Amino acid sequence: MNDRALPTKDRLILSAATLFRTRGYHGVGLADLLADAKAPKGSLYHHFPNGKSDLAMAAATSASDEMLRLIAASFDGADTFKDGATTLCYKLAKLFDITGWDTCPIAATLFEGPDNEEFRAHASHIYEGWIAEVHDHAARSGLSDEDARAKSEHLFMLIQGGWTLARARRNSDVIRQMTDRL
Amino acid sequence: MNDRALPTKDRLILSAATLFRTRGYHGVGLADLLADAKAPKGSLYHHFPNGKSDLAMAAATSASDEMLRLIAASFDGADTFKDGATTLCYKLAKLFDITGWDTCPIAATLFEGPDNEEFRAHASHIYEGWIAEVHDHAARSGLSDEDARAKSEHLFMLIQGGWTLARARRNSDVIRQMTDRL
Amino acid sequence: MNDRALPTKDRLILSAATLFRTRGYHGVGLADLLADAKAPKGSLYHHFPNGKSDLAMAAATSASDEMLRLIAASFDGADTFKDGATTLCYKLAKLFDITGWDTCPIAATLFEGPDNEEFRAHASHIYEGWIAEVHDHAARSGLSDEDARAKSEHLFMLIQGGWTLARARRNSDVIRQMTDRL
Amino acid sequence: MNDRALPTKDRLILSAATLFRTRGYHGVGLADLLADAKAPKGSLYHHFPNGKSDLAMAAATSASDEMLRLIAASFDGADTFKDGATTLCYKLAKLFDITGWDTCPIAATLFEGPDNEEFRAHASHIYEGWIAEVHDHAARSGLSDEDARAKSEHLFMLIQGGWTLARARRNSDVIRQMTDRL
DNA sequence: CATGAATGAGGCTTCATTCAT
DNA sequence: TATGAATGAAGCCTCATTCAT
Repeated sequence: MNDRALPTKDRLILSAATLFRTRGYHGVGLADLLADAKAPKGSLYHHFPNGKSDLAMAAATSASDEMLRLIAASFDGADTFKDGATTLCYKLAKLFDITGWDTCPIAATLFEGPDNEEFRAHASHIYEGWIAEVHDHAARSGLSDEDARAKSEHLFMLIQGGWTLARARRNSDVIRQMTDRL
Repeated sequence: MNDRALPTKDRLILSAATLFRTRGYHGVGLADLLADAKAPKGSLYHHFPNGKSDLAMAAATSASDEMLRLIAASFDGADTFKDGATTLCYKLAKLFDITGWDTCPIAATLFEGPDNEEFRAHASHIYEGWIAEVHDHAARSGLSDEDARAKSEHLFMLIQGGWTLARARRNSDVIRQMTDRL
Repeated sequence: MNDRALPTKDRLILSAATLFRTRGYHGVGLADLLADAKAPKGSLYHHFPNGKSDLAMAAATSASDEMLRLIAASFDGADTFKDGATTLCYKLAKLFDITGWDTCPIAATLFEGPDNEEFRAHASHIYEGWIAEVHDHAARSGLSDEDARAKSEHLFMLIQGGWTLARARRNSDVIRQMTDRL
Repeated sequence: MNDRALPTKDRLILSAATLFRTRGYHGVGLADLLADAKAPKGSLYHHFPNGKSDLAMAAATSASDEMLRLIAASFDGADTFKDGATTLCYKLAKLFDITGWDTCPIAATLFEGPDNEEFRAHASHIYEGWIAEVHDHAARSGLSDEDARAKSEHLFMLIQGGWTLARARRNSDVIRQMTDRL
């Protein structure tokens, strides 16, 4: 599934990001992971001493980076906050349709598994990073700090809810339409 | 954990609803479940022939019923849609604080496990039921059908996103504040 | 699968004879048995107080009766021992082809399961019954007692071996040809 | 039961060959198997990825090898086919008496369990191997190819039937006497 | 730096049986 | 006489991890 040209460690992270997003932390076994990454059996603990949980942390970071790039790409050329938000939602809907990115990859990866404070803190850090990124774009487009904060949180919640509803419906329309309500 | 006076089947459903919500479908083993429900080992497959998945379906229905009661109780005495929505969010936030109801119980129960079409369809049915219930209250309070539909979906998504963000933050404030943005 | 007109007890025996022959004593669960016999769940222990093993004994007896009828029908109109034996083998081969009667029903039913002396004794009793039946026909056709005894045992062993080889080959020819070697 | 000096994998195969022969595929649980082989719980699936069925295949092969050695040893020093066959039967009868080798190990191991085409094919391959081995010895002793084929199949069937009858009777005499009838 | 053999705890499910009615 | 709810032992298998190399 993964490009064999990438180093083993990167292949593992990529496979983990994909599989955890799709089936959840507990739904993915190390055997699946190693097979998908075409990684030798023993190499996981070489690159990730704490095993599955280390890999999940790295996969979440990787997925978050992709989301941050998506946010930046959406807002960079936008005139207004709403335009940027709309572009972002369209991009997310497209991902939903094409790759079956049908849940928040962070929630699927970190909000399962052992009731881990480390996981929760990492998820929190990532989510605040998304909100902050949107907030910055909102502020740059002229919104007051308070308004920017409210709007960025609002967008975050809509996206999370949109993912859930689109998944249940097997239909991404709700993601495209949701900025009407901003 | 459960009242031993209830019949075994109900104890199983109650325990399942609680545990699945907290740790996710795959995060809960049958041993945990049976111990929590104080149910004998062999009784699970007597009451739920298809085992864990049958129980998950029943637990999701049970959790949904509680949510529907919560919605009804919130909107019944409310003058406006916004009042009802605000009351609902306060009740949810309280649940979050008290019982650690830290995710959507439906998502935690049904959006894991084998990529089960039966699960997805049940989740969809339940979610549309919530939205329909809110929609009816909105319509009754005077909103146009179109407006009622938009607002009920909007509220649904905010609640889903609010649960996620509150969980990450270990703080339910965002749930209480989110009707400011309706 | 079974005629619902028969009494429950007979339906159970018939289903057991069929299923045990096909899949072996341990390969058949009581659930399969009750489903195939369309018998109510609790009725097995009513008719067979010792449960599965009682049923297996009855099923073996039933299968043996059918075999005895087959032997009688084959030898009754035969002029010589060899003619009778040949007819019997052709009948058995036909059963093999049609019903998939691919093993000795007695061995499949009684030579599995708990290392039960009662089972072994019943199997022995049944096998000696088959041999005695053939022996009587052989004696009636003029063979000396000693010769009749040798030939009937010989035929018994060939049939057992023929069943096994035919099953492995998925081909009943070896059963039809084996009286050439008597 | 097994020599602890052997590697784990070999101990598993040896235990499996013994237990399956005695109690049949379904009659042996993995717990029995692991205890008898003094093997750690997790090691079975390391050596036999498909679990019990892989182990059964290996055990059948191992049992077959022993049978082939027995055939070779019996016919190698024999002057005539009948002498070789008689020696083989005496050896088998002795095994029956000493080790309780009371059934065809191949049938007990492979003709149970899920109606597995892979099992049936392996059993067929093994049986044809036995017949071919006897056939070669028969041909070498001067028999025509056709006669050698008939006699080797005949011996195979007698042995199968002899095992069954000796088991029912708890007496191996019939195995010793059966070459009188070749 | 990298590997894959080895491990034992725990996974879900099916089993034959008992019991109250 | 006849039923089906209830049970706990045992079934096979997958798990994440450790270890020797």
